[in-house]
Amino acid sequence: MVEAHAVPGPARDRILEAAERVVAEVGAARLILDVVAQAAGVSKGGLLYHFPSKESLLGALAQRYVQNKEQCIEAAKGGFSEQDHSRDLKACIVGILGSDPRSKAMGAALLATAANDLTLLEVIRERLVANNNELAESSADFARAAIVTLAIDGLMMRESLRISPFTEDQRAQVVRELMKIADESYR
Amino acid sequence: MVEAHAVPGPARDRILEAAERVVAEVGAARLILDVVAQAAGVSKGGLLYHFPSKESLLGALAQRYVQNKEQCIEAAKGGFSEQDHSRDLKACIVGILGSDPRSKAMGAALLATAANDLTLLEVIRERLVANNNELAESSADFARAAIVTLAIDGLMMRESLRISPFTEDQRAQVVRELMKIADESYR
DNA sequence: GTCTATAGTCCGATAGAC
DNA sequence: GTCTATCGGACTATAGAC
Repeated sequence: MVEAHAVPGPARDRILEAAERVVAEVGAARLILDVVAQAAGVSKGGLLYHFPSKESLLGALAQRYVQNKEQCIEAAKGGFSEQDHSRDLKACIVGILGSDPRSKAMGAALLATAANDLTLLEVIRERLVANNNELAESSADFARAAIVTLAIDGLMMRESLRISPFTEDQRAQVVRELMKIADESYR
Repeated sequence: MVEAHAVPGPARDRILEAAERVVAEVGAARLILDVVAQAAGVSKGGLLYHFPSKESLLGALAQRYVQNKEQCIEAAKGGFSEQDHSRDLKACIVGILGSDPRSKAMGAALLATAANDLTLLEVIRERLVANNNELAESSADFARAAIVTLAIDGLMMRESLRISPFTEDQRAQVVRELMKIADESYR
């Protein structure tokens, strides 16, 4: 069970944090507002003051997840030379595929949420379009670069859903090969 | 609105068909049993005789979708020579990425369903493992072949969710390049 | 502005008649 | 195998305390 934590801090953050714990435990479909409120140490009404509906709470969680991923990508850029033309693409590989298990558990829940939330999808779509435009003008071989991003998405999805068939060794091979294709697409 | 259709046939099939229409219209999250029952021309109780819970109804829809996809892949094999070592991989590209818009609308709903249904995920996982074993022993370059399957998944997901950033032309480039990588991985 | 308590409403699920 | 009636849980709304 998810226990109430007498943590301090703004109620909004406590609620978000509690919701994350609940979602990680039972999934987005079985998330119950009463449970979240209790875990966050607020009343249900208090929760609904900050998030006027269940959907808006899940939406906020999803936003948080996306922001976190973007930070991971930014951080990963530091690992590559500024001269490396395929640096951004490689940072995506490392940043997205290197995330912790906790984050992946959340991924499944948010996939389920996103699939029914047009607003959220639009945010993600805009991000993808921007990313794609960059690729289209910077890469020498657009199609290869695009395939790298698609494969990243595919692998992330499989791992979020825990249906990836790869052995540890196979996964390492795949990541190595992705790096290679990333390089190929910039010369 | 989804209208009641006085179609004949077993109630179970009528319900499934009605549920598909409803899901295509409002999404899995907003599917209401009463609405499905009315559209299928049965009472809610009648519906719940065939599918004892909402989850089981959505699960049945998902199964149907997966079977349909497998048939598409089988059918696509006919388009390639039996001598072509990468025939199966290419059939996946054509079979999965060539599906009609109706089927894609369903994809989003079922992604949302699958993310919360461990039983269903297990079925899909077994399928992926079998597929992966085939790839591992047949392909000359396992990693490349795996990346093709990952990219297919990634593109299918994006298109199901309607967040794909590609222009028509870019998409065609990507598919062509996938075919090329499929060939590369078998020599 | 932030939160509690309570009341309202919707909808999935069950029980039992036919 | 299907229907009607009803229950009960969970989301939402509102009035008002601090």
